[in-house]
Amino acid sequence: MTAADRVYQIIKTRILNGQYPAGSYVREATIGQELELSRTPIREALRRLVSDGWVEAIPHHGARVVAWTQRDVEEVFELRVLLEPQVVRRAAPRINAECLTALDDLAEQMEALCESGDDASVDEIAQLNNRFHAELVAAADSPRLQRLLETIVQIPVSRRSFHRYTRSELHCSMQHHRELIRALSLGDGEWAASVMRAHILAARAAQLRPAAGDEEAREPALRRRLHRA
Amino acid sequence: MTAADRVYQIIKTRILNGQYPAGSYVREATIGQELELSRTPIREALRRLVSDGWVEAIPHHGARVVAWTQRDVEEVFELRVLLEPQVVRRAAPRINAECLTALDDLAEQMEALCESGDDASVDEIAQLNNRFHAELVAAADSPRLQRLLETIVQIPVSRRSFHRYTRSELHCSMQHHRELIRALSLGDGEWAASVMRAHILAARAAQLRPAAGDEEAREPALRRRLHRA
DNA sequence: GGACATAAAGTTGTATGCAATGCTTCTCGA
DNA sequence: TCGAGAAGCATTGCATACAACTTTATGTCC
Repeated sequence: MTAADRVYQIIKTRILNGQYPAGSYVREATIGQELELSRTPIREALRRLVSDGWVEAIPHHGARVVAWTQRDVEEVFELRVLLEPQVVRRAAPRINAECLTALDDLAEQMEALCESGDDASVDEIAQLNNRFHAELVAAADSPRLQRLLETIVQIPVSRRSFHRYTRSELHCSMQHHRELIRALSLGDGEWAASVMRAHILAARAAQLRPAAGDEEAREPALRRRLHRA
Repeated sequence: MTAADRVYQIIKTRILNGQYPAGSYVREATIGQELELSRTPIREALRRLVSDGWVEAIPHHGARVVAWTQRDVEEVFELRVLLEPQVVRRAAPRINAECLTALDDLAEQMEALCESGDDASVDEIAQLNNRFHAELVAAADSPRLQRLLETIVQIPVSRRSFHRYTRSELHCSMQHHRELIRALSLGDGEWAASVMRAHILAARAAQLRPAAGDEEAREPALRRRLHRA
């Protein structure tokens, strides 16, 4: 792993943490001396982040962390509604027993955490959910589809999404997982695709709904970022 | 425009021309001394080409021009069948008269060239067709959708595709354009999306069809696979 | 007081040199 | 003759220095 790779990861993490807030500039020299590296690997990392859509390059002015608008979020969901069902449509005839078992395990763990319902569990559920989707993408066996999804499903959106679910919505989401597994185990791609479509549209509804008041207190910056239009 | 931008364009063009054949290595130093530039801007251009999927980076071995397999082509069409209809679905309620006029002009020019039917015309039709699709993408007004399509619809595939059309298929394609314009002018997104889906599937069929009969001798197994669907 | 011009500072863009890494080839030994 | 190891070579990875460009601030002139 090269230095540029590490820098790429570090900057990405910092953007997610809010350490580099949306709209702020990421200076090559600043990070360079902080990480004790020259500007060269930082430049390369920033270029990758630009092409991945995390920051935007302003000519002769630096790399600015992109600010997500409501419209951006809607755009992403519009594309996910198309692409994620395609993932399971492809996965259905290709998936093997081993993968199905893994999905089953993940679903079970998520359901268990869903019962407790505290805030730490929600974060853990989000992680497991990411692994669930990653398993599906792997089963779809389409490098381009995988790359497209990685490009658009940026974690700033999906990460906090579970916190916006009501209890019943969370339950519904768990049901989707189970139904997906059933459809996939029967090799029924269209069934699976329909469930996935509902799954994404449910996430979209929760995401686009105005947040509860506590969200504002807990993470005002993020909320503003998401709601700015 | 920076030197790196120019190098990016130059290399891309050369890949399209076949000047850099698939599987060959693009050396930083070689291009550098040829264009009388240092390796730095060439490096940057190559990185962008890697992230755009034109070349692949082999660690410590250089940048290799990607070789397209039949499977890659199928993957791309599978995604285009999803994304391109979405373009016109979005465009339908957003398109304005000016854009419709432009589309009409393009369609007319293509039809005129279609009549002559010689080989030079086919190239010209391909160019006009690209502009036609570009107009639609612009009307869709979705930067992410645009970027996704630019990423996957790489010219190596779409460029020669018209040469594979029979005369009647070419005529069919022109009909699609007209029908698209009608649907869009009425604001009927689903109609437009259906036409576009047929348009892409027709292109796919022509593309995946064995070229001139030599394909059969060369790779009979492949042909069977292609005709199964 | 305002506007324009000039200069200075800060940032990215490029060149060059050196270090590190992986592969190939040649040689030596069994 | 075959295999293993070491050396050399080619290439990328990184650091540093310099150039070009843009913005901003300040001073002067109207």
